[in-house]
This record gives sequence, structure tokens and C-alpha cells, in this order.
Amino acid sequence: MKVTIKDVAELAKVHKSTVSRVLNNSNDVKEKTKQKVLQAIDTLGYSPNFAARSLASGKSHIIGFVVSEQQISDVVMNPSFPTILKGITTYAEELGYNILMITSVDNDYKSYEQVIRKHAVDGFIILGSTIQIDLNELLIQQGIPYIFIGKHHESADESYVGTDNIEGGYIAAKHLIDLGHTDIRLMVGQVRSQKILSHNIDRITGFKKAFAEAGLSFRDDYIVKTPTDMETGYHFMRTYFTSHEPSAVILSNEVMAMSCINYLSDERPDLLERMSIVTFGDSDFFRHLRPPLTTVSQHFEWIGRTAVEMLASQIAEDDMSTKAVVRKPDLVIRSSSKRK
Amino acid sequence: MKVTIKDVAELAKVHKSTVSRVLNNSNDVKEKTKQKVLQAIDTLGYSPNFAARSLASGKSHIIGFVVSEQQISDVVMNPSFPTILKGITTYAEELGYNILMITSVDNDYKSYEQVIRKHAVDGFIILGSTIQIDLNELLIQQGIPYIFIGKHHESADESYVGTDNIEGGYIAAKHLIDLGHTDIRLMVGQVRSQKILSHNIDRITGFKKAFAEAGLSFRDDYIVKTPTDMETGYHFMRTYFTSHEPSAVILSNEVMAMSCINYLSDERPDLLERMSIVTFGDSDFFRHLRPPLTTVSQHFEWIGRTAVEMLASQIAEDDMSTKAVVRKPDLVIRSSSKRK
DNA sequence: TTGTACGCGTTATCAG
DNA sequence: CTGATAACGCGTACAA
Repeated sequence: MKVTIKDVAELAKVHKSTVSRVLNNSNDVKEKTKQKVLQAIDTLGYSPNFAARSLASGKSHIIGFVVSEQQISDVVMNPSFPTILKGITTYAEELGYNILMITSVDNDYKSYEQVIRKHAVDGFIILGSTIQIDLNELLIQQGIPYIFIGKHHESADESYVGTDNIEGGYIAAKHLIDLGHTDIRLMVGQVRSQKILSHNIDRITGFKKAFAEAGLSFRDDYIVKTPTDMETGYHFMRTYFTSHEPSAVILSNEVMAMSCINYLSDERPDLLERMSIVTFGDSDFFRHLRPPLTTVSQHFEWIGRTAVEMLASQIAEDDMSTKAVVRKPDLVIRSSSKRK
Repeated sequence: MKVTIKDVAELAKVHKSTVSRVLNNSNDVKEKTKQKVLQAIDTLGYSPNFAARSLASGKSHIIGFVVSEQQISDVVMNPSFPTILKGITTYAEELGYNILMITSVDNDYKSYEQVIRKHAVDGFIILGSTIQIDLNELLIQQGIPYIFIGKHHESADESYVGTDNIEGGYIAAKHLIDLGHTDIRLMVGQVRSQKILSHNIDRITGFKKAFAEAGLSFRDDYIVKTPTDMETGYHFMRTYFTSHEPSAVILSNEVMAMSCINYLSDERPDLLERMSIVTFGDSDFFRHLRPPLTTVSQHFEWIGRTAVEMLASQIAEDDMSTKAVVRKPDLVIRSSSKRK
């Protein structure tokens, strides 16, 4: 039934080890016997067994993809998730890796820890903040490399691939300032701990920088902490826009953008009409929304690909060093931002 | 560095095999030695090695999740994808399985075939049509169980978990008929081969049934074949609604719904206002769109969970039999469908 | 260049 | 109830 390396060896009249050599492109194998072996492999339809290979080589050629958000839905439901996933899986497969999904980190992260401990994967790509799930020490102890994408601890010494959020906050604000706006709000999510995550802190920095450059004075209430789910976000928008009417707002993610647009179009079409809106997110997604939103567009597919690339090289070279790679976002201008 | 079963055995002063027994809950082990072993495992922080276990047991406890659409983006970008993925991963992890993603099936399905051949997973859940990718024979030959979700070959004898689309087409049409509509269109996607996929054929069947029941006559042009991507779909809508003004339309998926809504709100707000719209999809998703769409809502999370459940039991019992499970969809009524 | 022999960490089959 | 021993399928020094 199942054909092993032994069968191939017998058919090709060589020893198992020779078969193993051609399998691994070992240079020292005569062309003629190589052909014999290849021939045998072909007629038998042989494929090396995964478990046996992993055991012998100590590598599984699997990358774990951890989705670790307070609410997993927040991440998975996020429109950028598919883009990242696609970037990761397709590039991983190009490099001969497969992707193991690890998602139910919200209940208990037993599954994640198990995957680490039993050495089922060669490395991890971790999406989302890990404020409450800190298994990094374990990873280091076990010698398993890992890379964060999307968010990361501001201070920690971790490998990271992401977007230059200072630049993002800057170009968003500068764009609006150039259009004549001065009364601009930056709406950012807040985590349960009331803390603002590092990527938003960076955006605020960039935001302030644009104000300073333009000689405008910054006010603390330009930064608005906003709920990150659709439901409460919607109600928050109602409360906020009842007492405030800024001439422009910047939303820090897709969910907020939807909440804002929905509320305004439901109850304040006048405000929606005259207020300028800029959002952080994925330009492809917002392209199909109405109104079309000016977007600080992150390179999600690039992030996925880059993370895989870095991780694969770290795995190959047993390299546990850390490095951070960020890329500047693009500003995609659409009709939601207009001259004041 | 790495602690193995041998270390545990030595510390507990028993033989490896005894350790293995407590690991696998073999009943035949004295309580006292069991405690000793457990103790040793704990102090050493031991976890059984994944590869070794797979090799010896012949099971990897990994389920392959294959996303096989003509255009992978169509599926992954589909708003229901995260819901299905969540259903699958969380339930799989409950059962002690991990999920291996296999997505780049659009270029070449080498990766998929490799995963099959090297026996990296115990079974497959396959999302989307497999009209051009037919590795089922190989799966059967290798004795690997698999289950389709979402779509499947109409005739083939395959395990399948999905939605009762006849019922779906029926309730959509009946709802509109009850509201007084008679001039109703059902817009369905067509594949490259010009063929309509089985799930849409079923919906058409249900659609006709509702017409028949109401004593209304059905016309062939009530069924409208529509492009399935956002871009060409949008242009199609323009062409179509320039020459047709039905009083109600039923859209067969999220992308079409977006195309339709976008076009109408851009250029035909009058028509959007008076035409009734019903869509197939995920009610959670459409809840946040404007206008809120009446939705034939599929139970995507249930589909994921059920598929995992079925597959896990087939794996455990070496059961290669096939069975189909379908569930009736719900009709979630929102403001887009109105009395004529 | 190719064959031999052993090890990878578990599970499973037998005895005892 | 527990210990010894043989697979599981492959990689790899070490010989030849």
C-alpha cells in the first residue's frame, strides 16, 4: 500500500541511503544512478513520509501563524486579514513551507503552547498584540524563531515587520492640513487597559509632527479614544458627533471607519457631506465602499511575504537574532477628503 | 536541552513504555507509578515530540484546510471566509487537531498534492469548487478522508456539509412574492465554463418552486448570469439596470451584492430606493452595510464545526464512507426588501 | 561514488 | 501491571 524509501531502493537496485541522497540533492551521486532512482520514484509514485523526515531532520517545514488578539474576531473579521493570510501562505508554499493556523487564543492559549512544546513547527509568525499572551521566553528557550507583524511591544527586543506608523500619521495629517483643515481629530482604539497601543502612539507622533511643521498648535482633545468594535463604535460616533463637528477626522482602522460612515450616513448625511475623512487600512477594501475613502494604505501582502522570508532564513541558519523592518505606507486619495 | 521520554523514564525510575502509557491514558497503569511519572513530566517540563509521535502512531492530528477556488481571492476575500475559518480552527483545537492551510491552489496545486502524498495530515476539509482540481482519487487511494464545504460536485459521491440551497432560493423568492413582487431577478455567478454551479442550480430550483406555488409563471430571463468579481460586476450592473428595471433582485453572494449596491447608489439612487433587494450571505456582514440587506443567512460557523466533527470521527474510525449534511438557511429581514 | 549502521523519539507487541 | 524490544521511515556520519 504505502511505498517507502526502501521500495524505491529495491526497484532501483541501490541502497536506501542513495535514494535519500537524490531526494536531498546531495551532490555526490552519479548521474546515471540518479536517473535510475528518479525513474523508480516516478513509477512507484513515491513521496517521502512527512513524520519520518521531520523526526530525522529535526525540521517540520511548517510555520505557525498565530492570531492573538483579545478578541480573535477583531482580527479575523478585519478586512486586511485575508490579504495578510494570502501573502503568508502563498509565499510560504513557494519556499516549501506550510502554514499551521493557531487562532483560539482568546479562550486559553493551550493550543499555542502545545504547538510550541511539541515542536510541531519551525517558527512562528504572530499577528496582533500579545499583551496578555507572553510565551516569548518559552520560544527563546526552545530555540524557535518568531516574528511579529501588525503590532508589537513598543520596548521589547522582538523581530517585527510592519508599517511606519509615524509616517502614516504624518501623511494623513499633512494631507488634511494641505487641504486647509485645522480642526482635525485622530480617532484611535484603546485597549482594555486604557493604554494606547504602540502603533497608535506612533501615529499620534506623526500627527503632531505635521501640525508642528505647519505651525499649527496641537490640542490634546484632537486625539479621541474610540471603541474598536462595530456595535459600541457606532454609538460612540453618535455621542461624539452630537457635541463635536470637526472639519476632518482620521480613523485608525477599518472597523472604526465603518462605524463612522454608517452612523453619519444614517443620521448625519449633512456632516458626512462636508466633513473630510481619512482612514488607515487597506486601499483595496475601501475602494468598494461608499463614499470612497482616502486611505493610508498599508502593504499587507508585503508584510506577510516579508515575514515569511525573514523567518525562513532564520530557520535555515538557526538564527535567533531580532530585527525590525518597517515600510512607509501610501496615501491613496479618494473623494472623502476635500478642500475645506 | 530537549527533554525526551527517556529522561522522564529515568527520573521516574520506570521504563519508557510506562511513560508512554500514562501519556496515552492507557488504563493498565498503577495509580502510584502514574503519579510518579506525572510528577517527573511536570518537573522536567516534558512534552512528547510531534514528529516522533506522528511517525510511530501514523497520525499527525492535523487537518488540512484547502481553499480551492479558481481565484483564491474570491474565496479568501469573501466576508464569510473568516467565519468559516474560525468555526474550523476553534473546534478543531477543542478536539486536539491543528489546521494546516493550503491556499495557493490557483497557480498550481503542487502544494496540495504534496501534503497529500507525504501524509502530513489526517484528513482534509475542502472549501470551494474543485472543478479543475480533482485529487479525490488520490485521496481515496491513500485512504485519507475529506469533506467538502460550500460547494461540491452535483453528482459525485462525496462527503459534504453545507446549506440547503433549494430552501434558500425558495424562501428568498417567497418572501418577495409575499411582499407583492412578481418581476423578480435571481442573479447568479457563472463559472468560466459557462456552467452554473450546483448550489446556484439548487437556488434556481427553489426560486421556481416559490413561483409555482404562488401560481406565477416563471420566465427564463428571471435568471441572470452575473460576473463574480467586483470590478466587472459593477459594470455589468450598469449595463443591466440601464435596460431592465425589475421590482426586486436576489443576489447570490456578497461580492455581487456590493457591486449592485455600489452601482445603484452611485448612479441610480432612485432605483435603489424603490427596488427590493435580497442577498445570500452572512447576516453579520450585511448588518453593517447601508442599506441593510435582507439576507438568506447561511450558518457558516456551524458548517465549519460540523465538518471538523465529521472528519475527526472518520479519522478516528478509519471510515472512508461518504455522507452529506445540509442545514436550512435563515431569512434575516432588513429594510432592503419592501412591499411593492 | 555508494553501502553500512545507527539514531531521531514514540508507539506497540510480547513476555514476564 | 511493567519492562524489554522491535518497528515507524528517513538522514547521515563513517566506511568501503
